[in-house]
Amino acid sequence: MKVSGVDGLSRGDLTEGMMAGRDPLSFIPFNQGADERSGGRVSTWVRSWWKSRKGIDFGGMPLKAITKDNMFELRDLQAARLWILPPATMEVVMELLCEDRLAHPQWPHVFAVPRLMTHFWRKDLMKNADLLFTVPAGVPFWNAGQLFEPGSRALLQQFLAWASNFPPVQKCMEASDDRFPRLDDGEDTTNATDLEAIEASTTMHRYRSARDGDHLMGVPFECDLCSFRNVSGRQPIFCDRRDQFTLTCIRRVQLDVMWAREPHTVSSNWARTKADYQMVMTNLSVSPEAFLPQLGNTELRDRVGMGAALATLVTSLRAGRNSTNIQVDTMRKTRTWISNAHDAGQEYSCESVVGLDRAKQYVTSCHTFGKWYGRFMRGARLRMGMVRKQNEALTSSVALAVCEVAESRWQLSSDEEMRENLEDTVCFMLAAMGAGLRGEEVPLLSMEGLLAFWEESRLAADRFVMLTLKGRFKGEVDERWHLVPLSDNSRSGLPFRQWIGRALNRRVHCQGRSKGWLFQNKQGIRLKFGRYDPTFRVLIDAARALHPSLLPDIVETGDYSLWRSPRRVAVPETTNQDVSEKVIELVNRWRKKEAAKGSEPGLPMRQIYTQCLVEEGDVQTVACPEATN
DNA sequence: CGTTGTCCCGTGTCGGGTGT
DNA sequence: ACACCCGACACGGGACAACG
Repeated sequence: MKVSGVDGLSRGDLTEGMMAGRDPLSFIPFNQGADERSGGRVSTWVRSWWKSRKGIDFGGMPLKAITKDNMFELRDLQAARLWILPPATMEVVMELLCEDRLAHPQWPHVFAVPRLMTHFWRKDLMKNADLLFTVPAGVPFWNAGQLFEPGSRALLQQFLAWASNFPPVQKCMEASDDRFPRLDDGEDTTNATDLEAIEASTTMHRYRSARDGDHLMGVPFECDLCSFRNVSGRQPIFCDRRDQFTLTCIRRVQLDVMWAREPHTVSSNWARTKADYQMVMTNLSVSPEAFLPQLGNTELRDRVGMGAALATLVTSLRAGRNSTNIQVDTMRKTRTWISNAHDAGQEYSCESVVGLDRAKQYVTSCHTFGKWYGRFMRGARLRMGMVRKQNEALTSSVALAVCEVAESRWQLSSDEEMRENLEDTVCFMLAAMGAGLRGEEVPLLSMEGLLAFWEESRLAADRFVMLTLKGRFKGEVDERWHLVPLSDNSRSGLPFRQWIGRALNRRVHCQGRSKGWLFQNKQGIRLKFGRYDPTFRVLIDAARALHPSLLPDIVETGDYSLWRSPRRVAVPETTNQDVSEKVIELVNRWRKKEAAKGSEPGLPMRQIYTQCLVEEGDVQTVACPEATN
């Protein structure tokens, strides 16, 4: 306004801009179409998505630009129309457009015009357009690969409809400011030469752009703009930071949804679609709408759960412990609370499906249970990958070395407190290892149970230690006894009886205690594995010092914990020793229906415990009470 | 002491991948 | 391109460490 001289004129300044004699059109170019103003880039861009990658025109119809030379000869034009004329001509152009649509309804129209002199065209065009994109100035207009470019243009007729061919998603790339975590972040594979690295480098391009046919993979696809309107209920403001970021997130979500399917799956589906369509059209008298589904969403509504997906996605920007961003496992908790909250709210549904021999199934309208959201989670998971830091497995050789170190320290020490600490720690480790227990399960060892079997098992022909756990285990609804016998002569030679015997001896004879938990403090509170972890790590360190070749250098002592280390070895070692799967499962969980189940703690243990079966490796199994009674 | 992040598990289902 | 098989993964909750 200032440069043009309009501002100055209002204050009597007659020497600026137009008043100084400069051409008014140099300030407001009514005489230039979108192409002239962009140096031809608008029509180049339109043509880029009008043709498929193989160079086939959308709907088989070539796109012809309408110019001042042919705009009055439309009856002879056998092509789709690209209206790309200056705003100053719009009054005439709109008349011609309406006339042409009446006369030749079969031709699609693409309309691009700078947003000037809008009174001539905007109202009519909005009425006629099937799709309308309006973007104010100041937006990064020419970013390569932006599917939904700015500019003011209307796409008339048949673009999304059944007309002749599905419109492929042409170029839909992740936003330039997409900073969402990717598994391959930080890996430079651009100069890779060996096969493996080249293979990995292809993943650099995964998740970054959509592929032909991605919009037909079984879940709804709507463009970023529609999605934005669906979740916010308004048009985006392109200069608004939050709106921009929301659009970035929407693009990320869309790509994640698409990349839940492998490229080959998408391309086969797409190829099949096209091939079948061609075959039907050549051989049958069937109209396309008879077998092609209508695409798009007629309502302004988030029908897929874009809102929930966005909420889930932004959490992934939070900082994680293992890597820069949080893990997928952490991210997906958003889903959990949303579905929980959903059922807590108005949309709760009482409907359920009850199978005769299976769990109930519930009907829900929650988006997070939908197919689309599932795809999003899958895509996001694939993109993010996961970084896991698990407890190191405690092999029996390491455990033996720990026992060796503990034994010598125990023998040398006269400090009863230290001795007790050693006993408890080693006892904890052996019980966890022998029975494949998790760190939180070992404290369920009960004094009453242990003592009840102690003498008898010592005198038996095949000597063993009976571990007796009392409590409610994962997945169970009531308290039960769980009995696991550990052989005195186990293959690995772990001294179960020696250490458990020491611990029991101290409790019974020194402390006068024969009831309660094996691991409890003076107040009778059950102790957790964390209580013994420091001592356990000290013993590991000492064992390492004693046998330097015991562990690889890369393993850190901190990787060991009584939480999972003893249990992690149960799988590899038992597998190596050909222990039957049933036995593993039995010992791991005691839950196989036809095998041993625990029993109510109220019953006398004599009934629960029937006999020890064949020894297999370090573990023996208990016959199931139901089976024997 | 509450919150956040991580690790882990058992189970059932279906669609992707593979072989021809 | 077709036929078929099997394995990967979602799901929710439990547990605990680190942190504020």
